Parts: sequence; structure tokens; C-alpha cells
Amino acid sequence: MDEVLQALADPSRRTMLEILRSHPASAGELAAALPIARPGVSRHLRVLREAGLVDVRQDAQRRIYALRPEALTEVDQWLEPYRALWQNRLDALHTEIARGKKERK
Amino acid sequence: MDEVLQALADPSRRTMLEILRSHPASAGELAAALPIARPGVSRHLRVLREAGLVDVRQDAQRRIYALRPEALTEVDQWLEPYRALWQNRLDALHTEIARGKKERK
DNA sequence: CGGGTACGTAACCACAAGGGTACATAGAAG
DNA sequence: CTTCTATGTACCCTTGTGGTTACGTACCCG
Repeated sequence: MDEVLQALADPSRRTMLEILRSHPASAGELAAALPIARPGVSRHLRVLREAGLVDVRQDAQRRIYALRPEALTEVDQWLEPYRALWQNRLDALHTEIARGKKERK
Repeated sequence: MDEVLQALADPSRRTMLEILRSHPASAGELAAALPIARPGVSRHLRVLREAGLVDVRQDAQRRIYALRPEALTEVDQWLEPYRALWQNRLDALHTEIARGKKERK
């Protein structure tokens, strides 16, 4: 969990995930899409790998990275107890609005 | 969004949110619950405040912090496009299991 | 085997983050 | 108005993080 949220904190890494969301990509491909040099990308990929957010597959001399979306369920679960709270608030807001409408009639 | 995920990356800050989930608390109260000194807590609180994750209310010389769970909807929304993916995977897994059962019969 | 390609790792550097101590400030209390 | 309480800010230091260049390595191709 910790590692996942840590990994998500960096915008470059989030961009990588976004790319991988549409298709698996090689390290070079990802590097080309980012404003940073290849070694930097390599390290970011390591972080993502260690957080379980991506999988690597070797294809000749290329490394193909693929998204492992299940890892994000951790975040979803962490969010869970808060979800109830914000939904209550939204419900309350809607009730408020509804009441407002009534009273304005 | 960026600020929110950034804020969530730190475990101490997540602990604070967890505490605030059950009840609003003063800065000192939060500091007492954490292994770090009050000034550090103050700084963490600023980060949370700037990310919109908490609200402050002044009560005499105390500052009462309250959770603002709506801020987390940003994370929920960010998660959204990935959610579809991991659910597909889980569905596929279930299908796979179901098929396996059948074949094993 | 020699060379090109695709990566990762090592070494290095600059700066942001997080922790601590000391101090400033605002408000209650006397 | 002085003092105590609660909290934030300034400053300093150490560590972590992200980026770069240089280098090592694995693999295909001729």
C-alpha cells in the first residue's frame, strides 16, 4: 500500500501508467513520451515494478511493460472508509438543495 | 489532484487523516498521537490543508482540524479509468475459475 | 566475432522533504 | 499587563528523490 501511494505521487510515473493503460510499451517507448532521459525512466519503472503496478516481459533486447491494474485495488480499499463519509456529505448536500427548492416554492 | 496524491504519500499524514475520520481534533491532539514533534505536525497539517483534505476552525487558542472527505473524490476519479481494467481482469479470472471447475468435472 | 540496439545500473549532483530546536504570536486567565 | 497555553514559523541539518552522464550487459544481425 505504502509503496503504491508513494509511486503514484510522482506525475511522470502517473503519465507512464496512463500510457500503459492503453497498451503495453517498451521502456524506450515510454522514455520517448516523457521529458526525461532514459535512465530516469528506467528508475521510475523500477519503482512501479516494486509497487506491483506494472509487469515486465522480455522480448529480445526489449523490455515490454504492461499495466497491472489490480495493484490499484489497494488504493481503492484505502479509500473505502472515506468514501462513506464523502457520500454522506453529498447526500446531505442534495437533501439541502431539495429542501431549499421546497422552501423557495 | 497532484497535491492530494502528494499529501497522501506520507504515512504520518495518512495517520492524521485516519484520526480525523473519527472526529475533528486539535493540532496538539494530533501531535500527541504521532511520533513526531508538534512543529512537524503543524507542517503536515499545512500540506493537508493546501491539498484541501482538511478544514481548520479556530476555537480560542486552539485550531480544530476536520476532515474534508470530498477532496478524496479526486483520487476516486483518477482511479476510475483503471477500475474498469481491474474489474475486467477479475471478471476474467472468475470466468477462468468457472471454466476450470467445469473442465475438472 | 564485431557492431549496433535496447536497457539497466553506478556515480554524481541539486534540490525538495521531513525532522528537530528556538522563537514569534494570539488568545485566555489572573 | 503579565503569564500560561496552543500553535504556527524560521532556521538548520540530514536524507531522499529525481535528473544527468558514463558505463556495463544482453541480445540480434552481419
